[in-house]
Amino acid sequence: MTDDVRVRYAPSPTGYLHIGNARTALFNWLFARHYNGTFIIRIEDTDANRNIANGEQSQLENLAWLGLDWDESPDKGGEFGPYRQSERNADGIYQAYIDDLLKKGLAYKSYKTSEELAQEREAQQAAKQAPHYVYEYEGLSDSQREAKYAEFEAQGLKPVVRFRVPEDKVYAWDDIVKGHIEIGAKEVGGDWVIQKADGMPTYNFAVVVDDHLMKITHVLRGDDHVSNTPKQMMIYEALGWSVPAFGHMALIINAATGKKLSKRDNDVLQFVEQYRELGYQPQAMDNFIGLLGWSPKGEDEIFSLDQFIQMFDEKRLTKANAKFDQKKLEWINNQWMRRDKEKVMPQLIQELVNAGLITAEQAQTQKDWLANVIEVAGVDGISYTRQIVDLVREPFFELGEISDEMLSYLTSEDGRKVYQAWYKAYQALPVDANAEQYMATIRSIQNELEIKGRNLWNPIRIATTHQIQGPNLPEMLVLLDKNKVLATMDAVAKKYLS
RNA sequence: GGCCCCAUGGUCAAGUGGUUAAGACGUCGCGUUCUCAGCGCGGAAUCGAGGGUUCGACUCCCUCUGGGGCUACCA
Repeated sequence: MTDDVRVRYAPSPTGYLHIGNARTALFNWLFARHYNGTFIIRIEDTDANRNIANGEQSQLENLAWLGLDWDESPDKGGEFGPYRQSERNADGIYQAYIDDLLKKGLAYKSYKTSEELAQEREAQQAAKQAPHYVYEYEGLSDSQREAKYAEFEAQGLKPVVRFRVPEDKVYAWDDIVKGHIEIGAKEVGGDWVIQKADGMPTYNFAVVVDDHLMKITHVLRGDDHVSNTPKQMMIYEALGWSVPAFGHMALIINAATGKKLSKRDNDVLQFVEQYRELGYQPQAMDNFIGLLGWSPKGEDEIFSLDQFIQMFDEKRLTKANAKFDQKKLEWINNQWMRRDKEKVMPQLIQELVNAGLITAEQAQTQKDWLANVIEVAGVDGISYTRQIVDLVREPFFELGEISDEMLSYLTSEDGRKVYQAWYKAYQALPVDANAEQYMATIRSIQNELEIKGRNLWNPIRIATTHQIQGPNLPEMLVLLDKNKVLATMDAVAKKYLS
């Protein structure tokens, strides 16, 4: 496995980068990088109806965001291009092989309409048979079949090309993750379409032609492709090509439904882009995804891409499906944000701009103060950057309402005494007092009035911040503007204590 | 229905015949503390079930059960 490893990630641009696809991409990339191989991106856009406008660009962009790079692709080119199947089709690449199969009698043109096919299928189901394509030229000679073609063409029918499945064969391979698998040819459901009526090759055909032409050595893909493998092996065989190694990775499961994570599941955020917008770090996404269906040797959980490359071992891929655990992702992201705090701080500040708490200019001029606010507000407890907004909003940018519960602390006998003492002491403190000084002041009030605990702290906390709970009060006081705090306290007194 | 795959705590999982069955997330409890966050400590699984094989099975075999995938002129 040391020389000339060539693997590919082959998305179809029918949507944005999905977690499941990202994982396929990541593992292929790790495989390539670990073995000093080549990582190729090929766009499988043979279904014109399903392609979306900037699907391809978005996929590549998000892949790059995740820190993956590639050696051959539509945008970078390469020795085996083009790397878009639509272009390869336009170049006649698939047609040549289809003609070859047609000529050898290994494939044939079929003119059945979708109505006929549906009827066929229904009848089989009614008879409790497995849906199975019925070959329509049974017993006919080549020339008789050609005559039929002409007849259908005259009716204006468009053919598809079907591969003549050798039903007596059994296809077997040693799967990189699952071990030995064999599937009988008769299980694929009969002769299947390799070229659609619009002239495009189907996935199972194009993939073989491209993987062969691009000299792909290892195909790592989702479990959902297991049943495609015999179809593809038939094509390799018919064309006289050798088969690459296959590895079918377990699927990522939606924890709520228990089913394969699908683009249509709206209860889970599952596009890389969505996490990116919330402020998840790419390293965290890689870290989390890299641990879904794969495990390292030791006990650590936090890894960089470089470490993953180093440790990668395809033998440690899990066979069982894995549920998508959002909580763990959040924890991993928290770990990465704390680890890369310097790098994340600008993103955190930007969140405040986006939320309208500060202007872009303030983000620059008050950078240091903002960093302190973010730190004191408890950035170490958040899961993604967007969450910082609600943490800092009060009391640093807005003041909340004073609830009845708060009021009871404030207006109690002790509360009033504490307020008086605190107000006086606070006023006397220097503008640039530090946290220790605030702490010492509060302690001395405690000694003086013999009031402690919540009855001591809550009146002060509430009068200065309108909050009953929050970060360490002395540290907050350091960051709050003294005049504003005095004004806040005055207003509180006027409204509730007079 | 058919074919294929899978099965260790709520979740991710280590473990490849003899282990006190790792670790992490989450959760619960305790501590630190005015509170929140953080941090520290601690609790909770006998390995889906039943049969074998073996001196001995979570580890091997069989059956069952459960879960998943596929079954398109989608990829």
